[in-house]
Parts: sequence; structure tokens; C-alpha cells
Amino acid sequence: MTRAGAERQTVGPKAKRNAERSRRAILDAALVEFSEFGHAGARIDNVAERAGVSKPLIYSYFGDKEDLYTAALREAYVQIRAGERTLDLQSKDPEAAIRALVGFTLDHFRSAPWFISMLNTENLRGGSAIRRIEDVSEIQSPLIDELRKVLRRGEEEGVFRPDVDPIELYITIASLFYFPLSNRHTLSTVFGCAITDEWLEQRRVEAEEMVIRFLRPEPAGRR
Amino acid sequence: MTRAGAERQTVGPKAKRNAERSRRAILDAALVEFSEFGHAGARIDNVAERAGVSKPLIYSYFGDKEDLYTAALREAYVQIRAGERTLDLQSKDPEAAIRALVGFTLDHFRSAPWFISMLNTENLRGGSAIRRIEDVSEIQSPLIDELRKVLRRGEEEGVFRPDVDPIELYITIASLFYFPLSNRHTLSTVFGCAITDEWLEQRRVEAEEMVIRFLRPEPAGRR
Amino acid sequence: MTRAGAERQTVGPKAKRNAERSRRAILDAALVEFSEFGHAGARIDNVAERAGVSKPLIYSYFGDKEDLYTAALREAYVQIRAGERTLDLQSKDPEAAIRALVGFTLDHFRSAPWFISMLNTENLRGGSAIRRIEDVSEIQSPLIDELRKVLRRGEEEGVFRPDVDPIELYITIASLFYFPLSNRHTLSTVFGCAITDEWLEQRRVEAEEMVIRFLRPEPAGRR
Amino acid sequence: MTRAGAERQTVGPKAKRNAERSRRAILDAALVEFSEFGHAGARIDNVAERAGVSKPLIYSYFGDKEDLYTAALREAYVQIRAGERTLDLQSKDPEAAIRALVGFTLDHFRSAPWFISMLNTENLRGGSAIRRIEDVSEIQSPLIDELRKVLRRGEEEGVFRPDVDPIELYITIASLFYFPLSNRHTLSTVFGCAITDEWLEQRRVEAEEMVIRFLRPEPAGRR
DNA sequence: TATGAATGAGTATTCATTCAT
DNA sequence: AATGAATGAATACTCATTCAT
Repeated sequence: MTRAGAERQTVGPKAKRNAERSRRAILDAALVEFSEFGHAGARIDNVAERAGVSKPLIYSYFGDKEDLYTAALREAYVQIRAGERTLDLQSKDPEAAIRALVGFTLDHFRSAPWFISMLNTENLRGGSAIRRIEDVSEIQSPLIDELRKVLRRGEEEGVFRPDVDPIELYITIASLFYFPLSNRHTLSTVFGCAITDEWLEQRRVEAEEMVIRFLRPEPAGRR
Repeated sequence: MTRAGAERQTVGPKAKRNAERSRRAILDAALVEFSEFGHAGARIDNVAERAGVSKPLIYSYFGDKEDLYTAALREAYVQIRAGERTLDLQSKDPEAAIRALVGFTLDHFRSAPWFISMLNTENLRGGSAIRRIEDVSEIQSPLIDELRKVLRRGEEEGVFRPDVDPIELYITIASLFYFPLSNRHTLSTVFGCAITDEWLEQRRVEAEEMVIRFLRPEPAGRR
Repeated sequence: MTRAGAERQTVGPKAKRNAERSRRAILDAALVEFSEFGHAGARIDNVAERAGVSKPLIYSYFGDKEDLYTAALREAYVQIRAGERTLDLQSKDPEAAIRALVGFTLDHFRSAPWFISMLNTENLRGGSAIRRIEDVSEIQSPLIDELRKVLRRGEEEGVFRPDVDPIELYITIASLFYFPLSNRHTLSTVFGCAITDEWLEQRRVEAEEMVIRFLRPEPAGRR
Repeated sequence: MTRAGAERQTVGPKAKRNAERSRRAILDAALVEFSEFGHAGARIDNVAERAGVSKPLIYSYFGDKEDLYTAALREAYVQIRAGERTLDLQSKDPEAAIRALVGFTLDHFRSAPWFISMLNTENLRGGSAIRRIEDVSEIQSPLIDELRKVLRRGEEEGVFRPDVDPIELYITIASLFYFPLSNRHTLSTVFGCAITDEWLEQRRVEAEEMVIRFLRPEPAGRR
């Protein structure tokens, strides 16, 4: 293969690899930028700089700002779904499975802080972008079905009460960490309550306890 | 002199040139605009139009966009604190007091949706504005002390377990409604779970139950 | 005189005195503001604040910004002309008279720095305001005629050469101080030559010498 | 290849997208605009139009208005320094060298009228911009050292008196033309003394004479 | 005589987006 | 595949000026 030939082959493996690398860099940069400044606050200039590419390249790969934002939002979901898939709830006894989900939720919120920010941003905007995502299966959680099975097993074993909605349970678990993490700054200023790692570890224990207690069958004779 | 008559006198000829009225109109408009579009997305032009005043008036009353935003954020807190002050927790038995707080939290989040949006916006921005608010006492919650007393009474009556931190309890209650309300749009798209009034009423019941169960002393012999 | 009567008498001596005081305060403030920031840079707001009056009062007394500027410019001339009238050139021998004028020029430039600034500003603007001043006699210098007499006397006494134009002489004297004073800031930065009081005193001596040498008849045999 | 042809090639297809050309056009336009209207009076819109570029291009090349102004001020100095470097004082006898400098000063003030205007503007503003210019060597005059040598030579030849400060001499020469040129408009209105080309030619002669006389050693026996 | 309230018409500056190579 | 050069359309903010009392 001559040198000139290699240069000509614009769709060759090398070029493709570069293209893929650029795409990836842009997407990562966009995720950071949008989560840091929101949709209106994000700057295409910054994304280009962070990604180490020129602005026209962004436009040629992703379309306009709205499209780039949508891609970043989708990516945030793709990441959490990938994490969720590594959880193996069915191999654990029901209580342990719930505790594992609680723990994973906290861990992901902390290690991928852009996820919370992207949710905030998207909901501030009324969800206009998420509705436009086409490949919905990518963003839907595989956990709901898993959770349903866990709840059924727990019910059969007599450790969980019946009729718990897996979606609501999923929402409840997310809720317990979302608020303190999302509102770190206001909480620390208003209540002087810094959301430190220690605070969160303590919270993890209490959240597990809270969820488990809530799932337990009502002890006979109470209330 | 009728009440209506008294109001007329104030609204009468002075209506067009009334500093206090203008200030109020601007603040209300800013709260709506900022909560709807976030800090970067909000437009001073829109605020002026909504308030029915000219842009220069906004600048002369509040300073620049950042200052106006800070004033709107403060106002959001002032509103919720005013609501909290109307709760009379000490006149209720401990469990009823907790249920009242749970109910109030949901009601305020729904009736003043800009509160959640402002929190989202401010935390996206890293809390830079809230730290600049000077009269902190206006934004701090009077409920923490009230809650502490309630918890102590509940402990003395044997219905609550000891050592519950009032701030954490307050955060937990807020958490349970904040996530589903704040993430209405993504939840409905991703889980097909519309956060309707019915859903929220159901949630109110479950949240009360959850909090109460969490506060109950561990029944002897369990775990 | 009843109290009510006193209040009614809006054109009475008290009112007039206040009006006169306000006018004066505005004019002084305008002179400072315009000389400090130039025509475009000056702010009516600042003038009002400096003068301790409201903006509408300025408009009612002086008209618009242009008119106020013109009044301030005129005032700058009125002040220097008043100073010039106190010089009594004819009582001095010709050389002393010239030295007195040199000294006065430097002193006025220093004690009324707004004069130089107003000249700068007005000439930057192409002299549009000064041409509109109506009462020209107020701004014309009484010194030209005085100077002409001095030059004639000097010529008759044989200490000055003939045919010196008094206007050009006047310009020359002004020139020697105007440049270093007007360009204080650039000179000190570019040449590291601070225009201090000492520097100026030295300059006064040299300027006197320079002017006198220039006026002297050419010694026979030179050149 | 003819010279014209060479120029064509440069102006040809690249003419529309040529950073250096655009920069130059903006700088020239800024110099004209700022010198014509001062700092506060200058309009970025006008600069863009004069330069034939869009406003954003100005901002991307020069920063904000203040930065553009500073660049224009620097340019004014760069121009006069370039002119000064073409003077070859050492090849002339001392008197001729002084006359050459006097002539050059007048010529530059007339052919580059923005220089005087920029000095006026900058000094009105207190010299805040010139202090920020970093590459000071570009704005400092190479003439001071040249002048020192000339003065020494003149002293040795007995045509100049000793101990003349070159900076002060430089200032004096500038002074003699600066005032009448800078104050053209007020002088013509107040004294009816139009600063025409004839007036200036006459002034050139007198200024030369004045400076030379001032530099001459005091004839023995006078004063 | 005097002013607090209010605004129309700008003016500097920004930013998503496209052009030409 | 990639980018430096360039801009139209906003957007925050200002300021001379007037209104209503």
C-alpha cells in the first residue's frame, strides 16, 4: 500500500477510527458542558475546545445545538442503563437485591454527576428533547422487570408485603438520593448541612433501612 | 368604608406610578421567567413584558440580571418559609404533625412549582447566588426547631425511635416528592409513568406511611 | 407676613436665591463632569448627583445635554477671562509684563485644570459648541489689546523686536504649558517624565526665558 | 511578473478571507473612529462599517472596546515612531538637525491628525490605556538618544549652550505645534485666528527660530 | 421650585451557525 | 476528515429625556 493510497482512502480503517474518536470526544465534552451549564448556558465553543476539535466538525457530526444536546442526554441514559445491566438482582435474596439497587443508585449518582444535572436540565425544559429520542429501548430501564421479579420472590418468601409497584419503588429509591445530591449547594447554605461522603454513607444505611422497612409486611396488631 | 373601597383608593390615580407595585410585579415576573427557563435561558425582555414595565426600570430596581435572579431565588424561599410558619406542629400529636408536614411539602411543591425549578437552576449553577444572599434568616427554615420538638415528644410518648436528626428528616420528606415532581417529564417518557394528581395523592399516602414507619421504634425481636 | 403668604411667594427673594444656588451648583458640577469625562462620557446622572439636585431640574434650567455642555464650556472661558482681567500689564515694564503673563498662564492651567480638558473636549468635537455661544464678548480675551500695547512699548524701548503678532505670542505662551499639562499621563508613561510641581516651576523659568529671548531684537552681526 | 500582477495574486481569491488584511482594516478604522469621536463617543458599529467587517470579527480579533481602543492608541504611537526613525539627525549639522526635527513634528501632526486626537482622548481618560500597553519599547521614542547626541555635538561646536535636557527639548518642540493644531476650532472662534496652511508655514519658521535662539549660548555681556 | 417614577432609542457584546478551503 | 474566517440575530445593559405630582 503506497503512502499516497493510504491518504486517499478517506473511508479506510484509520480515517474511520479517527472519526469515531472525534465523535466520542465531542459527545463526552457535550455531556460535561451541558451538565455543567444547562442547555441555554452551554457554549458550542466550549464543547469544541474541550473535545479538541473545530466547531464545524461538531455541526457536521451532530447537527445543531439541540441535536447535540439530545445526543448528550441520550448518552447519560445509556451510561446508567449499562451500569444497571451489570447488577445481577436475581442471584441475590430479595432483601440483598434491594440493598444492592439502593447502593448502585447512590454510587452512580455520585460517580456520574452529569446524570442528575442532565435530568434537571431536561425537566426544566419540559422534556422536549427526551420525547424526540427515537431509540427508546436504549433509555428504558431493564431494572423494572428485574425488580418485579424480586418483589414477587420477596412476597412469596413472606419478607415483602404484596402489591408493591416496581416503578414506584424505583422512583422512591432514586428520590432518596436525588434530592440531597441535586441540592447540595442550597442545602449546605440554607441548613449548613454539607453533603459530604460521610453524610452520604450514613444516608446509604438509612435509605436501605427505610426502603426495607417500607417493604416489610405490616406486623399483625399494629395500627 | 368597604374593603373594596379601600382597595380602590390605593389602586386609583397612583396606579401608574407606584414603586412598590412595580417592584412586586417585576419580582413575580422574574420568578416565573427564571423558573421557566433557568438563569441563562431567561430573558430580561420577557420579564419586562410579563411585569408590564420597561427594562430600565428593572435595572434601576434590582441591578443586573444576576441580581434580579438572586432576588427571585430569595423570593422563592421567602414564600415557602411563609407557608411553613402557618403550620402549627406543636398543637398536633407527633404522628399527626409529621403527616401535616408531609402534606404541606407536597402541596407547596405543587402550588408553587417555581420553587423546585429555582432549586434546580440554582444548584446547576453551583449555588453561587444563594451564597450571596445576605439576610440569611429569611431563607432558613423555622421548621427545623419545630421538628426537633416534635421528635422529642414522639420519643417521650414512645411512638418514635430516638436520635432522629430533624434536618435529615426534613430532607427525606422533601426528597420523596421532589424527585417525581422535578422529573415529571423524563419519568413519563422513560417509564410511561405520568405524574398525575391521582398518582400524587397515592404518593402522599405512601410517603406518610413510609416516614412514620421509619420513625417507629424497632419492634423488639426484629433484626 | 403670614406663613402661608411666604410659601406662596414663589418668586420671592428666598426662592430666587435657592434657584440661583441650584443653577450655580449645576454649572459647577457640569464643568467638573464634562472636563473629567468629555462630552460623550459625561453623565447627566452624575451631574445631578454632584450638584445635589434632581435631573429634571437640570433640564428645566439648562435645556438638553448639549446646552448644558455649552454652558459649562462658556463658564470655563468666563473664569479664565476673569483671571486675565486682574493682570495689570500696563503698570509693568515690558519684560516684566510678559513674565507676568507667562506666570499667570501656568497658574491658571494648574488651578483650573478643567479649562484644558474643556478645550480638549471641544476641539475633539470640532468646535460645534463654541460656535453656538452667543455672547462672544464674554469669551474673547481682553489681553490681546493689552499685549499689543506692551509689545509696542517694548519695541519703543528697544527691548523687543518689531512686528510681533500679539495673538501669536499669546498662543506661543499657552502652547508651552498646554502640551506638558494636557499630556501629563502619556508623557509620564512614554518618557518616564513626571510633570511634577518642581518640573513645572523649572519650566516656568525656561518658558519666560524662551519667550523673552524670542522677543529680543536680533543682535547685530548674528546670522 | 509585474508588480501589479504580484499584488493581484495576494488580493485575488483570498481577499475575502484574510485575517491579516481584516485586522489591519479594523485597526485603521478604529484609529479614525476613536480619534474622531473619543473613547466614549466612538461606536463599534461605525468601526465595523468603516472596516467593512462584521462586529463579531472585531471582538474576536481585539477583545472589547477598551482593548480595541488601546490597540488604536498603540498604533498611533507606532506610526509616529516609524516616522521618527526615518530622520537621520546625525548626518546633519546640529542646527540643521534641530530644524529637521521641528519640521518633522509639524508634518506628522498635520498628516496624521489622529495622533493629536488620540493623545487628547487618552489624557482626558487619565492615561489608563497607555499604562496597560505591554510592549513599551514600541511606543518609546528613539529620538531622545539621537537628540542627546546632537545637543552634545552642538555644545562641542559652540553653537548650543550646555545642559539642555533632550526630553524637555522634545516636549518644547511638540508644544509649539500641538496647541495651535489641537485647538484649531476654539482658536478660530475665539481669536478669529484660522490655523491655515499659511499660518502653519509661518509658524514653522518662527518655531525653528525660537528653538534655535533658545539653544544658543547666552552672548557674553547680555543680562 | 422641585422630584421620584418611568421609558425609547440606542450600544457593547455574545453566540449559534455557515462559508471557503 | 477537518478548520480558520466570518456573520446575523439576538441579548444585557445604558442613558438622555419626559411624565405626573
